[in-house]
Amino acid sequence: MMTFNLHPANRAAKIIDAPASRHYTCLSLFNGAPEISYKRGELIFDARHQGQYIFLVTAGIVKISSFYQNHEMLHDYLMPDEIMNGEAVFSTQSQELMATAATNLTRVKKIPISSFREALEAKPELHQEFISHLLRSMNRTRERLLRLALLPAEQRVIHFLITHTEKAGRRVGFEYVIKPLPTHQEIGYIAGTGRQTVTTVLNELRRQGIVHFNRQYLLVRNLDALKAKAAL
DNA sequence: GCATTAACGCACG
DNA sequence: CGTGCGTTAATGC
Repeated sequence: MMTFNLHPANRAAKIIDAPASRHYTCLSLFNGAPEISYKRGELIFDARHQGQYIFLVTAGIVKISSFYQNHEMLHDYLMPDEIMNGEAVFSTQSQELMATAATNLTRVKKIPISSFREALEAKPELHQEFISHLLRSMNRTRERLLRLALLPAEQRVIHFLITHTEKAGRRVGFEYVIKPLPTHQEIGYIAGTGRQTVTTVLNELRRQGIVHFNRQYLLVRNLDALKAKAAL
């Protein structure tokens, strides 16, 4: 069943303001929406709360997970410029998925799914771009599962670092700043390992001069060296 | 070996 | 003073 009702509190989110140029993109649909900030661990949506929205991540990291026999299971994690809850455009069944902030200073924008659908119907050229967003999300999950099956824990941590640096690292000279930084606990959760392993791997990379970090941020000093250590 | 868990001390915010 | 980090020891595959 599809629901198109607009939430009264979010009538202001009747967004879809025409961009200056004639060129629409899926991301530009979020232009008029305010940013909402979350602290680590805070719930962004679940099946019964806020599920009627589609989100754009603008800062930090969001993890999509569900509970299976009281075990929290990671489905996907999202970084800036990625669309969240996109599947809900086609089905209202979000099958008990929930989204929580994995870092402090995580920020998202949201628009009602009904508005997003209307925009897709009004501008068919958006379809292709939207589908490519969904496919990228699928590929991320597929590759993460592949690494989980094939690579040792240290490699998975390194892969997380590379992916996150390229997606959300702020370039400073030849180095990259990652901020906000997930806790070792969260990195372990994403990479499928324990926090002690993450700590050990990061300290070893620091000893080699490839990264530098404290509790606020992480600096990738030598991305090429980091990539050279990655097996896949 | 490789990795996970428990446990404890420590240090930031 | 709680939460997260660094380390080590014990255990399993």
